[in-house]
Amino acid sequence: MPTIKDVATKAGVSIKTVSRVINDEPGVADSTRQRVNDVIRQLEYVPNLSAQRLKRGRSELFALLLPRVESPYAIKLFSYILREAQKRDYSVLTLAEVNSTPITPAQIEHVVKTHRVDGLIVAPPGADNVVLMNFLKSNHIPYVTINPNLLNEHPFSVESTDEIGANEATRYLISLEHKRIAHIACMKTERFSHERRKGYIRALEDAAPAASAPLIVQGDNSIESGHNATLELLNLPDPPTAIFAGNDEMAVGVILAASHLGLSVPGDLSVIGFDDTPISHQIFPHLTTIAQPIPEIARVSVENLLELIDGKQDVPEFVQIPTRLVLRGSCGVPIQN
Amino acid sequence: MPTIKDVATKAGVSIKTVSRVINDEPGVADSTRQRVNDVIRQLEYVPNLSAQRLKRGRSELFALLLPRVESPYAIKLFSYILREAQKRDYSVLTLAEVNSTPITPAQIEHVVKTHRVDGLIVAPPGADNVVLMNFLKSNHIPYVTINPNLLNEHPFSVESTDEIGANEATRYLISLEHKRIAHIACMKTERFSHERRKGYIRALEDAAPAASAPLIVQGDNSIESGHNATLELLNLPDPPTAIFAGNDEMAVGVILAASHLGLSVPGDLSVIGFDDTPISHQIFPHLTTIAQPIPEIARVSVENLLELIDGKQDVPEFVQIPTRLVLRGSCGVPIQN
DNA sequence: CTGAAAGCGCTTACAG
DNA sequence: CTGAAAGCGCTTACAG
Repeated sequence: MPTIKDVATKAGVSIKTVSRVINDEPGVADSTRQRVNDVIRQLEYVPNLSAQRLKRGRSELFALLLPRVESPYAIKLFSYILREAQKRDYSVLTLAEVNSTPITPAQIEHVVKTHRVDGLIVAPPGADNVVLMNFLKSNHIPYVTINPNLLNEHPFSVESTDEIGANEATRYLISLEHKRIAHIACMKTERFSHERRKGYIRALEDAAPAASAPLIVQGDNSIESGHNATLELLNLPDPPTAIFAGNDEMAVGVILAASHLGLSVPGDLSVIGFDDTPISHQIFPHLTTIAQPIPEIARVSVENLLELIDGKQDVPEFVQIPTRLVLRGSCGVPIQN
Repeated sequence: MPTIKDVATKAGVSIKTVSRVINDEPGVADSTRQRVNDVIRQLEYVPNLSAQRLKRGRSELFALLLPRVESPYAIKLFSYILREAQKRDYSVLTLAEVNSTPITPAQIEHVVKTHRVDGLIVAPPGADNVVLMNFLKSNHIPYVTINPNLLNEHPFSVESTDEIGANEATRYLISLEHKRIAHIACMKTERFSHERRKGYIRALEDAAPAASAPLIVQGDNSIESGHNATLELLNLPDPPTAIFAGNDEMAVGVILAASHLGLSVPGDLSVIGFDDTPISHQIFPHLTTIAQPIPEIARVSVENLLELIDGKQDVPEFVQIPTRLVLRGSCGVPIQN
């Protein structure tokens, strides 16, 4: 493997000049820069990361705390964060729960110290762990949280627009001329549940009297709870013609319940989910849903963290990123109006 | 952050002695070793990885090539490999397809050179890419493959016992006194499909005449194909009372089809899957299935790769790791016998 | 615009 | 059993 010395010798310059070229520093004549770059290409020279890191006194490594990696949301977030980090020559140390063995703050503290991570990106449930957050704050370790449940607790966070997304989902059902639209709510422990519920209620209130009053059943995010909530809803004297499920799993439960009752989706019942997880295009009909802006969340989180690590002062404290309505096959015009 | 020098000074020894203690090298008096360890604990000293790597001329980094990270199999494999690597102070550079954008051999070549990975762990489809494999071989880069489709092409591979697992699944159905047992086969492009089919056929043949002849429908691994294959099977003049699906997704399709036909699982039809993916306990009834030994596959792959990197000569070339029958709620005694 | 020197924190031979 | 010296491949001040 060629080193910076080999490049310097062959280009007839000092290693410092090569270093300037590598790091895009100013103060190198264009002709010199070009010559050095040619040699770099010719020798297929790549700087030794370990040497750079040692000298810079930085690990160029950040930790990523994820919930159960089995969750599709976590996985997608993970892959995009990985990709964004790689673009910027950063490594990612992923700490994720496997088989619901939770990671303790003490473990994280140990990893942070051992690997000298420059910072952290923290997704729930880590972002809601007060002990952990206090450790990070008191040690002045830069970190960015993603969709935290605890608000105003974190200096820097990146969020998706759950309220607006839910509002858009509901307005879409209204635009199809559904009047009676139910909502199956996610677990109350998650802040996004409230946001989604609020967006749903706001849409109905704005559309009144074209849409009837809110009709909400509490779910627990699982397929089964979506299934049971649907049976309950469809047994009402005046059943809904459309259901906005708080997440895709419960929306799948809606489809399964409809199928058990001999109802067709979207013929007899329209369903819309939230999250755009893989299950949304594994089920039949494919699920119309609200997509989380995961690629953008990943990009902004990484960018902001690296700026914090660089000591920049103008890092935005609170970023909201818009969700997106994804039209598939689970919504239609109501049969009875 | 304390350095090796601080420890040496405080313990009254040379830095070389501290280095010996850190690396568990022989030739240090027990009393010295103890004293140094005490100081290490006291100062909370942790060796600087970048310095170690620079000096050792190793990145202590291996690359992991995964298929679509959206697949639950890939995710689980990923988390366990991560964990095993961490135990051994190795970092993992994960290269995974996102949204089915395939990784090209050229990209991998670039990453291998840029990051100077010490080796690779390659899961399909990378393991079946001849161009990539040739690049690794001709550059003498150590690598281990997991469940490759191409056999005898790889110096070192780790596999699960698909044939034996399928055989166990089928024998379990036979033990419940099912006579007519069908199989929905996975895509023919995957070698494991043939292994699972073989295991199924062997079980029926060994049990004859208690079990009838093989009855196989080709699927394509999707829920939908499992669904369609089931409709086909249950329309036969002498329909099966049990179905062994080649994977969990198709087994879910079996359950959905049964539900559409008004049949209960396992009352009217028993179903067994393969892989033990998350979907197997999201569906009702929960799926009896064959679990892939992912934790062990991860451990052995990492162990073998690190031994190859260390230049050890006795690394096993071909490791098979047993699958496990997981009993849940989708199998029962046949209603008509 | 360019470079010589020093040193980041370790480990690798080598000597005793 | 222990240590002094050299150096891995870079970057950080500093000088010109």
